[in-house]
Amino acid sequence: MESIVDAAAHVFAEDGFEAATMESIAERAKTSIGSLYQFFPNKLAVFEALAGRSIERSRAAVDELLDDKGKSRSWRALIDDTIDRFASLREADPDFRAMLVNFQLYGVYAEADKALHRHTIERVAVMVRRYAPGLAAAQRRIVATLIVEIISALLLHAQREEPAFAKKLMEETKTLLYRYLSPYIDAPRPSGPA
Amino acid sequence: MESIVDAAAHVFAEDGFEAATMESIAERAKTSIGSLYQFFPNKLAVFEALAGRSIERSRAAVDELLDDKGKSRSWRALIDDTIDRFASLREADPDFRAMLVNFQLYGVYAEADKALHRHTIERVAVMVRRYAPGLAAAQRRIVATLIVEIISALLLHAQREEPAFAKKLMEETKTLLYRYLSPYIDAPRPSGPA
Amino acid sequence: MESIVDAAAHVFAEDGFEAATMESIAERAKTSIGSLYQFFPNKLAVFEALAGRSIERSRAAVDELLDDKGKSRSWRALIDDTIDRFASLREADPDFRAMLVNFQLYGVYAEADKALHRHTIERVAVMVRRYAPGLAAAQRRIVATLIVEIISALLLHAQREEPAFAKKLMEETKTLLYRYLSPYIDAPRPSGPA
Amino acid sequence: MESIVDAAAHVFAEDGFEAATMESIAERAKTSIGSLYQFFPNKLAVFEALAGRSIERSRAAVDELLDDKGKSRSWRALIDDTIDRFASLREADPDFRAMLVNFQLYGVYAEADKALHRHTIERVAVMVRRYAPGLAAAQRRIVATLIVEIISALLLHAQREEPAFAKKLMEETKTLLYRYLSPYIDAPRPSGPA
DNA sequence: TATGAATGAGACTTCATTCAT
DNA sequence: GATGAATGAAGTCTCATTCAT
Repeated sequence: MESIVDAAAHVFAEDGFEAATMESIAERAKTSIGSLYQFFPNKLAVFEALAGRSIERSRAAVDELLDDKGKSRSWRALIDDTIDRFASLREADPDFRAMLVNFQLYGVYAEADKALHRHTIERVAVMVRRYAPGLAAAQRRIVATLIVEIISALLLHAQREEPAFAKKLMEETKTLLYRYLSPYIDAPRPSGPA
Repeated sequence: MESIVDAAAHVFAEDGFEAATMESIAERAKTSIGSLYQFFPNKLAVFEALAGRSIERSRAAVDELLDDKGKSRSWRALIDDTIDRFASLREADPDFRAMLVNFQLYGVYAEADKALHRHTIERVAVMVRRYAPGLAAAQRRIVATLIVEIISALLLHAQREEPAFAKKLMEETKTLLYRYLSPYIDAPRPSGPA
Repeated sequence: MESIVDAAAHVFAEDGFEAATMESIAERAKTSIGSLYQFFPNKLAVFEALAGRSIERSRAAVDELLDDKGKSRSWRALIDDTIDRFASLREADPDFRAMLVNFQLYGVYAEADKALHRHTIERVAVMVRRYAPGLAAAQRRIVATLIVEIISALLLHAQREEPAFAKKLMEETKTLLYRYLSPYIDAPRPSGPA
Repeated sequence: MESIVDAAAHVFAEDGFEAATMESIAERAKTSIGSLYQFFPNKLAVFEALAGRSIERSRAAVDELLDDKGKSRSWRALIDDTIDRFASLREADPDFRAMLVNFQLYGVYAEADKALHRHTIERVAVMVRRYAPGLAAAQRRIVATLIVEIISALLLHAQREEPAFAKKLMEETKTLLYRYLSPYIDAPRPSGPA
C-alpha cells in the first residue's frame, strides 16, 4: 500500500525507527493496524519498503542528473545541479529524510543500498572519464567515490544544522569540489596522490 | 564505574541507543543491572557519561594537535596529523565509535557538545588565521567550520565502510583539503569562494 | 471494562493499593495485563475508576435513603435504615470494601470524594433541621458531621471484626445515636454539647 | 536497636509501609542498612517491633488512665482524660501515628494487637462496673467494647482531618459518650438494648 | 560488629504481532 | 479484505536482602 509507506516515511523521519509505533503509522495512513499487517509482515518490512522506494528515487535522480542527452553542461554546473538536487530532496522528500534520520538502519536493506551506491559511483565515474579523460581508471574510481561520499556525508551532516547554515555548508561544498576536481579536469597531467 | 561506561560504549556502538538494553550493558560490564542503577539513574545518564568522556577526549586531542608550541609544521602536515589522529581515535576508541554511531543523540549532551564544537572551530580558525593571515574574519569562520564538518562527516561515513577503503577515503580527504585550502593559504590575495 | 474494575475491587480490598499488582488484577479479571492498559493508563487510574464507581453508588444510596418522598419515618427509623443500608453495602459490595480498606488513598480521587462528603453532610444536615428545627445552624453542621463521621468510622472499623461482632457493634451504634441525638430532637430547647 | 525503631516510626508514618525503604530508615537512624539487618531479619520485623512498642505504650497509657488508685474522678472526667490522652498520643507519638497510618498492617502483629484490645476492653469493663454496678455482665461487655471502638475509630478517622476540625470532632465525641453512657450510669435501671 | 556495594526478583508499562469477528 | 481488541514478551527501574570487607 502506497499510502502506508507515505505515512511511515513521516513517522520514521519524525520519531526514528525504534520510537515509531505501528499504531502511529496506521493512524497517519488512515487505516487500521490490522491492515498494515496485511501488506507487511513486520515493522522492519515497512522500513525496507520505504528504503526501497527511497533508493529507487535516488537512483532516478542520479540517472536524470547524469543523463545529459546532448546537454553539454560544464562540469561545475553539473556539480551545482547535483548538490542542489539532493539538498532539495533532503528538504522536501519525506522518504529521503526518513533514510537520513535512520541511517543506522540503512544497512538493513544492505543489498539494494550497496547496489545503489555502486551504481551511483559507476555513473559518476563515467562522468569523470568524460570530463577528465586523462585520469587513470583506478584513480578515477577513487575520485568518483570521494565525490559521492562527500556529498552524501554532508547531506547527512547538514541535516542536523539550521537550514540557513546548512545552505552555506552546501554552497561552500561546491567550491570545495571545484578546487578538488579542477586539477584532475582542467590540468592535462593530474598531480594528485597516486 | 569506569567499566560500566566501557561496556556501554561497546553496546551503544553496536546496537544504537534505543536498541541497547541495560541488561546487555550490565552483562558486558560483568555486573548486575542493579549495580548499573547504583551509579546511573537511567539509561540516558549512562549515555551522557559516555558522551562526557568522549567529548573530553576529543577536546584533549584537538588541543594537543593544535598546541604546537614551537613546532612549526607545515599546514599540510597539520592536516595530515589531524585526520590521522581522529581516524585512529575512531578505530581504537570505543567511546568515539559509540558517539559517531549515535551522533543524533549527541544532542542530549547538547551543552557540552556545542561547547566542544564551538571550541574546536575556534581553535581551527586560529590556525587558519596563522596560515592564511590575509583571509577576512567572516570567511575564516566559514572555512574553519567546513574543515571541521568535512572531517567529522567523513569520519562518520567511513565508519560504515571497510577499514581498507576507509583508509583510502581519509587519504584522499587530505588531498581534497590541500586543494581546497591552498588558494586561501598559498595565494597572496584570496578571492573567496565561488 | 466492567470486569476489570470488579477484579480490582477484590484485589485492592484484599491486598491494599500498594501491594496489589496489575498482574493479579489481570489474572482475577481473566484477561491479560496488556488489556488492562488498553483501558487504564496506569494502576492509579484503575483505582480511580473504582473510586468513581463506589462514590456514585454511595451517593445513590444516600440520596435514596434521605429522599423520603412522603414517607414519614421517625428519625430513629431513619438511623436504623441508614446504618443497615451501609452495613450491607460493606458486606456485599466489593467496591465499597475496597474503598474502606484503602481509605487513605481515597484522597487520590479527592475532588469527587470531598464532593460526596460535603453532599452527604449537607443532606444529613437537612434531615437534622427537619427533625430538630430549633437547633442553631452552626451546631446543626457539627452534629451532621459527627453523624457521618461516626457511621463511616465504625463501618471502617467493623470491617476488621468478625461479622457477628460487627453486627452487634452496628446495633449498639444505633442506640448510641439515639441517645446522642435525642436531646437535640426530642427536647424543646437544646442547650448544646457539654 | 531503639533508635532504629524511632526512625522507622517516622518513616512509616510519613511514607506508609510499602513506600518506606530500608535505606531511608537506616539513613534516619544514622546507621547503615547492614546494621538494620543485624537486628531485624526483614522489613516486616521492623514494623512488628514498632507495633510491639506502640502496643506497649498504649497499654501503659490505658493502665495509667484507669489505675486511679484512690483518685475518685467522675466518670465524665475519666472520659475527658481518656480522649485527651489518646488524642495527644496521636499528635505527639510517632509510633502511634505510624500505627494509625498503616492500620491495614496492624493485623500483622495480630496476637499482641488482640491481646491489647482484650486487655483494654477488660479494663474499661472494670471501670464500667465501678460506675454502673447495676449493668448486667453481658451488657457491660458490649458497652465497654463500643467505648473502645468509638474512640479508636474516631482517632483513626480524625487523623485525616485538619487539626482544628479533628479537635472539634473529639470534643463532640465526649458529649456523645456522656449521653450514651448516662442512662447506664446515672439511671438505676438501664433501658438500653438487651 | 559495622558497612554499603552488589544482587536480582519482581513491579509497572509499552508495543509488535495475532486473530476472531 | 478490514478491523482493533487481546496478548505477552521484553524493557526500564526499584528496593529488600545478602555478604565480602
